[in-house]
Amino acid sequence: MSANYKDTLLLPKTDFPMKADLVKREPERLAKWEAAGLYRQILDARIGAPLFVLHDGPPFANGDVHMGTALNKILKDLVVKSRSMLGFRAPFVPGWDCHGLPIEFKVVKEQRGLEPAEIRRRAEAFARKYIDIQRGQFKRLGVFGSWEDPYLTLAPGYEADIIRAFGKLVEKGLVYQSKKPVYWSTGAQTALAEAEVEYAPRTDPAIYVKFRLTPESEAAIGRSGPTYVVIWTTTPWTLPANVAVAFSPNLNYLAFTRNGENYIIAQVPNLPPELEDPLRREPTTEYAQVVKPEVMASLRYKHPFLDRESRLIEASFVTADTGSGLVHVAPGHGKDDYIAGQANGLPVLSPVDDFGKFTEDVGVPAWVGKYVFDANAEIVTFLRENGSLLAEQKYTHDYPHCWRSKTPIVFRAVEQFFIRIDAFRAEALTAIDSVNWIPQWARNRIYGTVESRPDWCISRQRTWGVPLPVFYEDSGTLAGSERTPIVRADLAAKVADLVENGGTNLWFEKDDAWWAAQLGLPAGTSRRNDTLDVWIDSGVSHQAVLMRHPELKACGGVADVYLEATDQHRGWFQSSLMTSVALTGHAPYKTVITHGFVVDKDTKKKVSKSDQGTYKKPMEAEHFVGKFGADIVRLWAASVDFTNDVPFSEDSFARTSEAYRSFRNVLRILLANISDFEAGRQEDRKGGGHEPGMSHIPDFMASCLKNGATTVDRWVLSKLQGVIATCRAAYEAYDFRRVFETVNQFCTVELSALYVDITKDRLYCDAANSPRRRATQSVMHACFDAVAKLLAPILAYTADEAWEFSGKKTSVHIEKLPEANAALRDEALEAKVDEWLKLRAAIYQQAIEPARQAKTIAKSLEAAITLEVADAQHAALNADKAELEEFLIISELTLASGAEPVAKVFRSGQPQCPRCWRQQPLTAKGVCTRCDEALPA
RNA sequence: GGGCGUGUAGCUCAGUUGGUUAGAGCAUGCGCUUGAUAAGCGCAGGGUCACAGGUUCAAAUCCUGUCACGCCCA
Repeated sequence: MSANYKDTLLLPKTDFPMKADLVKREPERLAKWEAAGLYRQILDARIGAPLFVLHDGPPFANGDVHMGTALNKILKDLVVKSRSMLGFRAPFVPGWDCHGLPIEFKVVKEQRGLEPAEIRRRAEAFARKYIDIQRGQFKRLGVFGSWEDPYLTLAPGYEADIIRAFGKLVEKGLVYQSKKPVYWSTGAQTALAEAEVEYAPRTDPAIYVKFRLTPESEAAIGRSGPTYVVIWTTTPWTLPANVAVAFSPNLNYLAFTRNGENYIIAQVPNLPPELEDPLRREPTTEYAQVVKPEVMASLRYKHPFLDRESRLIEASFVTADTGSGLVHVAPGHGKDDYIAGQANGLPVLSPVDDFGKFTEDVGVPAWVGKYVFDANAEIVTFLRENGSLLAEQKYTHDYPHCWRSKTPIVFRAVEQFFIRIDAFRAEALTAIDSVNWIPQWARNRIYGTVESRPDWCISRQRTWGVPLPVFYEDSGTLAGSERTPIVRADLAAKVADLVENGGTNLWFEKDDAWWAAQLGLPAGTSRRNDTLDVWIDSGVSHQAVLMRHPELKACGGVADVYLEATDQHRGWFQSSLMTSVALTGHAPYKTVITHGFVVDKDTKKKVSKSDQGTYKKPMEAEHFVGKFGADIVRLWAASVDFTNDVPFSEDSFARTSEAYRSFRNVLRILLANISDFEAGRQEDRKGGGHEPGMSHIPDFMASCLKNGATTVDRWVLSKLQGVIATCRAAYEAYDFRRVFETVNQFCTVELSALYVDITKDRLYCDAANSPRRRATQSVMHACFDAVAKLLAPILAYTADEAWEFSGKKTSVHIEKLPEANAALRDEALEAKVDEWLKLRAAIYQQAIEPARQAKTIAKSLEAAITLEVADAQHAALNADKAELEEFLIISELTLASGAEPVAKVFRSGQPQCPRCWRQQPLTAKGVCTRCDEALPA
């Protein structure tokens, strides 16, 4: 019999599948979007709307998209999609950073001995290959943008703008030339990057050398006899370039006497026997005295074999681990030395040629032309003979070698070009404070780095990059590196115009004569193959993209948002800021959003590309998209606190899938419960006498609510307004996690556990057109509409799918987010329902659950409840008795007197209606009154 | 070593200006339902708020230090 009644019910009905099958369905939807040109449709729907530009920081075009890159791109997409749905015209022009060492290195490794032009051809092919791969993977993640027309830093137009930017910097007098040490391969006669250096064990002489103080300094120490500072070095060949001795502010320095000579040395472990004994004495004995830091800083000494006087400087890189605690400083031959030299105004000497041989500048004629590593032994002998050598040891250490020629590296100063930061540092700092930094501490971070950063070295001795548009005068026999550079803004502009059409390959394919002729320079003018630092490439995108791209240029070179990982404070955020301030005087962005790195959930260690060798777990976005679907990856990105490190594991996605399921099922049950709503609306219109124009939902909804809404309907509708308001504000604040939490809470608690559960009875059992059924459907319609739209930026595929199943012909992504309707908010009602929820909790805890456990009842609908509450509450509760029974999903509620709410189950005397299962008096048909009316006559 | 950060239940997160037994969703356990069913509902367990000091009548919340982790620099 009951089966017959089941056929009379209005059960939920929808074709929207419960099983998501994202891995299979998402690509189909993606294809559909592409065919329809959805990205273009969205922009077209916002013609005339205010522009919102999120400027894409270009990822490097090598390798697959890993989770860190995926997180970054998804966050950008969340911004773009939500701003679009907030009513902005939000184009997204993706870009790629194409030049640079990693690609060049890879190409050169594959085949050696290639000409620069060929290296560049292969590097471009390599970059383009990965652009295609990454483009496909980004699109698959559901990221919308002009994927068929991205910006590439290798595009001739972009390259031309890089050169133009350089020209403007020259024009403003910000570019200068100076020497700086680089890793230099004497085997390959070329500068190397850190990545091209391999470390291998090598044994060098480690020598202790005494440097005699000047008479004034000896007097300052005040001991009779000559006084020396004792340095330690493993590179004797750098001694000709010595211009200072560094001491540490954290070490204790002693002067002691031995064999009639005084030595200054730090109290350090591991001294050779020759120097050890005296230091074992107490510093207070007559043999030793402490030399205070301020005295140390005042000392001057004579170079051990050159006619030069230098001084002691304080430097934090000096340690006690090795040596004497006094470090010989040669700014032309070491990175630390160079930095210390810059800080102390020391000259940069580097008397070594391309082949690692001493030049005439070495100052000792016998050594000129000697390979420096061969000269080591000779220098040691020389020092021993002139009495400067105190001790000599063999020292085995990991020493950098050229990856290609396997020769030991030398640090060698070569001419480089720099941008003078001090000329606009103050302006840059001011610009920083004009920007909205999210999170706020990012402001301090970039401020600190800009405040203390040294001048920007913008030249590189590389091949895969944009050439430095500098020429050199014809100076007869002078070597290229010694010729006078011609650095002119007008020349850069002309080079840029040539590059605009021909690309920078021209620089590597045409010869000096061609270039001289093109630029009207004297014959004999030459070029070098220096390139610009790749941070200039991406750093001028505000000129090359924001000022030029037809979709973006209305922003005037100032993006609304830059959004990158935290490492970009010293990277793109800063390179963009510095170039923009130097060129235009202002920052290129209004808001900068930083996100953390993806870290392993279990170890909290970071998961990055460079760990690929040791990190065995999968981390390519493709792996997770292929296993869980893009919407799960997107939901994960939206559910974490991206301002911090983002925990990540295969496991996280399994959990995210659970949250996804609850969203999907809620959308599904809402759709299923309103499947006959449109039809009902038609009937209602006919019978209800609405104006013909009142066909849109809010009016219809209003009429339904007026006719049939119960407390719970108004309550959900009120709650929904709060959800909408919270989510809109959260999207505006880029707080996607709050959107996730808010909608999740609403779907699981308010909708699934309460509203949908409570209203099943009326939706399934009432007559199709009963006012309260229609009221509930109109509320569910509003909920579906809002939830689908609010989730659309996050669940790009699923929200669109649900939207389609609701009968819409266009994509949800063209829609605008719903707006909260203040008239539908009812705080008093929310407070009242909160009280009901407390009663509900008490009743379930005290009565229904124990009865279930005791098998007295099965489902709550079988329960009749006696509730003891204070007499004062009886009137109010009695007035709502029918609604409360429905709200509690029970058959009968009886009130009794009591101090605290106490609930008891009792057996109802009423029979169970076989149709709706409530315990109610039955009619002649054998069903309850309501079901009697709902059944067809 | 320096700068900027982070550290609340198994997981992801809330915790307003310091103030009642620290909350939610998911996961887990035990049940119910089989008219959302590769679904749904109920109840329950689970946290010395990284650690150690301090300020206060009162601290997850303020101060100091330690540890761990991240980014950048050295």
